Order: sequence, then structure tokens, then C-alpha cells
Amino acid sequence: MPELPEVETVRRGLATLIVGKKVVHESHDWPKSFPNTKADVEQFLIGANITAINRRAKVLLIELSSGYTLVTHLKMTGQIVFRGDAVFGAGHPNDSLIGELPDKSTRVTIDFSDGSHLYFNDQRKFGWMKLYPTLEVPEIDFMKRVGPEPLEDDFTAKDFSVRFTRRKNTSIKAALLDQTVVAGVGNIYADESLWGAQIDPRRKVGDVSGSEFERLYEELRYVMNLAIEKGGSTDKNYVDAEGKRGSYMDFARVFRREKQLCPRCGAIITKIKHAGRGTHVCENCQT
DNA sequence: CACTTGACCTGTCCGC
DNA sequence: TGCGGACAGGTCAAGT
Repeated sequence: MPELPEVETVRRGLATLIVGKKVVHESHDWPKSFPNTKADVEQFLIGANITAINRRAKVLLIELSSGYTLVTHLKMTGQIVFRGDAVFGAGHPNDSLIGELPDKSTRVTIDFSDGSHLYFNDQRKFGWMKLYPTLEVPEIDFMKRVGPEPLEDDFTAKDFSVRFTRRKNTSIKAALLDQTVVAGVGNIYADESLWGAQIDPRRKVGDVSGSEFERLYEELRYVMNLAIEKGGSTDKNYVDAEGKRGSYMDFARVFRREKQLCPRCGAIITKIKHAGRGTHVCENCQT
């Protein structure tokens, strides 16, 4: 599920909902979802206050007053949902995907001193939360290797195209999905931005021209900014920190629109398998 | 090193 | 209705 816009949406929600709260209890039923020892939890999580919520690529960083950070990756089906006294989203089926919590997919529960709760749900169990000393977070392998944030103001089209030179023999889609090239791009926004730039996802990086890279840069930033504005994309599982769906899928031009008409040229959109992923393309106007 | 494929999991959908 | 297989938004470890 979550790519950069979804994780950013969760981050913004959590920043208003849980910063300042004090953790009093944690429980989990699947060790891989929260691999720290009980002693670490006691020492660095219980009794700590939430001081800030940050994001790098698709990783959520929940900072604690203990000097530790709860590093969180939602992978494919992770959800982080806050519940206070009110049940957010209940009775609004178009707005919320989930009801009572904890539910069947709840892997981790964190309780706050004011009686509110944070739930980490993850149907497929690929995601995880893990405590790291805050100062060591930049030393985590993934953090050292991940590429630049594509939405930063000082990230230019030139910076973007230069990142791809190392991968000139692979396809443009495989390179876009490579987190060491650029941070935060996943299957939805790869397909959407390539459609916007009118580039066939199977093209070799080495055959993509400078002006095409400029278009792709603009389109990637456009779709990701739009997706953040729309609260992300809910295809199946994704919800924000209040349990609400995102609406970008209503604006998608190719993703999950196979057999429908291309909004640009009217040809039929096809779905193929490429780079090990379902890939949506208009074979008529993406060349 | 660059590149590709399989593994990690559960749930759903599709064809027989 | 049941059953097998393919597939799902991500990343790593292995393999070539």
C-alpha cells in the first residue's frame, strides 16, 4: 500500500493526534511486527512521550523523549490508526474502512496515559515497528542507501535525471521503483507518472532522453503532490491515522484502469507484467 | 557492481 | 460450494 504520499498523510495525522502523549503500555502478538526485547520496550518506550513524527521515504519515524525512535514501515498492508474516546469513522462507510479496534489484523497496540490508543494493523505481516536510538537512525542500512526526497524544494530535474545514470541498462519503471535512485516511489505513482510523461515503462533508462526525464520529474512531483492533497490512494487496505480512506484513486489515469479508455488519447489501457509488478500502460500514447 | 527472481504473509478473486 | 492458482500498494536475500 503505502508509498510516499500515503506515509506522509499518516505522518501529518499522527503529528496532530499523538504528539505529546505518554506511552503507558505496549503489546503485540507477532514478534516480527515488533522485534525489540521486552526489556527495551520497558526502558525506552514505556513512560516516554511522543515528541515528533517524521518521515523519510516510506518510513515513518515516531520520536520519543527517551532518545529512541519507533521506526515504522507499513510495507504492503500496514495501517497506523489512532483511537481516542470517539470512534473515528464509525458509521461513515465511504470514509472509513475499519470499525472496532483491535481487530483481526492488529499486530501492535500502544496505549497512552489519557486512555487513547495507537493500533498497528497489518494483514500480510510484512510491516514492522522497531525501536532504534534516534541518533542511530541515519546509520540504518536502508537510510544510508535511500535516494533523495523527490518533493523537496531544492530537488531539481537535473538532480533527478543524474540519479538514474547508474541504472541505464534496466527499465525506467524498475529504476523508478528502486528506492536507492529516488525515495518513496511505488507501483501506483510509477505508473501514473510514466503515463503523465508519455513514457513506456519498459523503455531502457539509457534510451530515455533529457527532455523525457524532465517531463517525468514534473509528472512525478505533480502526482505525488496531488495524492498528498487527496489523502493518498486507497486501493484495498490503506487508511490514514483516523482510519479514513484516501481519494487519489478517483483521479488516477491508468492505475487499476485496465480495459478503460485512456483519458488522453481514448485508446484502451492495458495491464501487463513488468519488473515483477502489475503495470498499467496506454500502449498508444506512451512511447 | 548491475540486474532478476523468489521469499516473506494473508486474503480475495477467478476459472474449473 | 469447493479448490487451486494468481495476484495484491514493498523490500531483502540470493542467484546469475
